[in-house]
Amino acid sequence: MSGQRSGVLELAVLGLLHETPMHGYELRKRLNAVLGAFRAFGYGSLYPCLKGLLAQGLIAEDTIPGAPKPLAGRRSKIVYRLTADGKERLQDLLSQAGPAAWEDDGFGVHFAFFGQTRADIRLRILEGRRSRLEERLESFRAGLSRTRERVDSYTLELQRHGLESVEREVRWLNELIASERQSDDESAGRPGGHTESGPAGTAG
Amino acid sequence: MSGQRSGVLELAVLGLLHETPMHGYELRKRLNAVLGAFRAFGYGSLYPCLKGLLAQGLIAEDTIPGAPKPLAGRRSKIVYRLTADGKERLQDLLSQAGPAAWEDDGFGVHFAFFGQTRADIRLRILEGRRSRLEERLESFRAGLSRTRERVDSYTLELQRHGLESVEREVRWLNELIASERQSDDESAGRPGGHTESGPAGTAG
DNA sequence: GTTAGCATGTAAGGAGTTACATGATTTT
DNA sequence: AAAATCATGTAACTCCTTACATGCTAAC
Repeated sequence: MSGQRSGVLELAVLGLLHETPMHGYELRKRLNAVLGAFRAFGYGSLYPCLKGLLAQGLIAEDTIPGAPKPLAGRRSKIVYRLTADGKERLQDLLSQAGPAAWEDDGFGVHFAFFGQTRADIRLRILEGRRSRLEERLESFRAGLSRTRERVDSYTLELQRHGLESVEREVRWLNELIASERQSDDESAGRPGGHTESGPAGTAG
Repeated sequence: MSGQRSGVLELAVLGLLHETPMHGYELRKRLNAVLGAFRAFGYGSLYPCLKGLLAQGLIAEDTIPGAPKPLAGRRSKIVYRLTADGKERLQDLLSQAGPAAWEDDGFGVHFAFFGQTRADIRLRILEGRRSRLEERLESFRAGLSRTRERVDSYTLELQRHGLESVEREVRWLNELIASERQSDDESAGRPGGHTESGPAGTAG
């Protein structure tokens, strides 16, 4: 009824507010800077979402009453920050290594906040996504093999390009997975197991 | 209220049924074969859509009453086909060279049915999409230039990969546009101007 | 002094999704 | 005779979109 708006937006907002408090307008820009390549959100999506998060007590607002001072940058009105419950919820969302984390919707956001995610979860998400894409490749090639069906050349070209895109993402994931495994090995046996290394090779 | 369900699905269904009549199950498979790289649809989306198209008179159903014969392939029950109104609507949708045709949602489907689309519309859609992507690249790079904001390495890696994906699609579009222009030149002055050449270079 | 960007919202609704329900037919 | 695949649907719901409404502040 009321809560559990577990969409991409909620996670993205919680994740960004965990880095630093912000007001709506700023948030939206950061949002579209981070996820810009995949999806864009308007105010009509953001503000209702903030409202919902407030109602759930996951974020709180600090209204700046006067503050007509153009200090560093320039900010005004309502600054949102994560509450303790919000932090808990964020960690909860980032610990889920399920379909929500590796389907087309969701993978981007989850990946963006891998810095906040446990190393084993990161690996499972990357592998989950790779499996998902490989399934897609298989049913794709299966479809191409029964090409008795006369396909027009544009449809074919679209499929070819789509196929290449997916293959490319698989290669990318392979590199990331290898890099994650290496980090795991290097830090094997150390306390916590909470490796904070980040992706190694930008060797594309 | 009733009509104008102008989503991706409607166009895809009309486009596929224009090629040949089919029943729902078959339609769904073709749908996910053609658009599989971008989006997948379930029966819960397809059947309501078919219902809506029926109500609008854009498609009609031919029920196969008995037909317990396992003829070539194997088919049964309700076969949908395009009506005259449906063909008109399809042509209408395919003639729109607006945002709906080049935004992330929509471009794939429109491209898939370029075979049914006028050459000038094709070009305008390809160029529209390219502009859209180039805008995205610009605001992207603008975002990267103010990288005083400490970004964690995963966010950065995501952006890098996203950027490369977009750049890759732009190069693809460039090739397609060049190829379209060449076809236009070759067929200049001929009647109709309804070039049916398809994309030339698979030189990737 | 007017455009452009900052800043916050709401109301209505669209486009599909999820989960469920059912049964026939083919393969193993 | 069990499992897989073919085949058709519905009810409830969700997440987000579109269009609108408002006012303040900085830059030109």
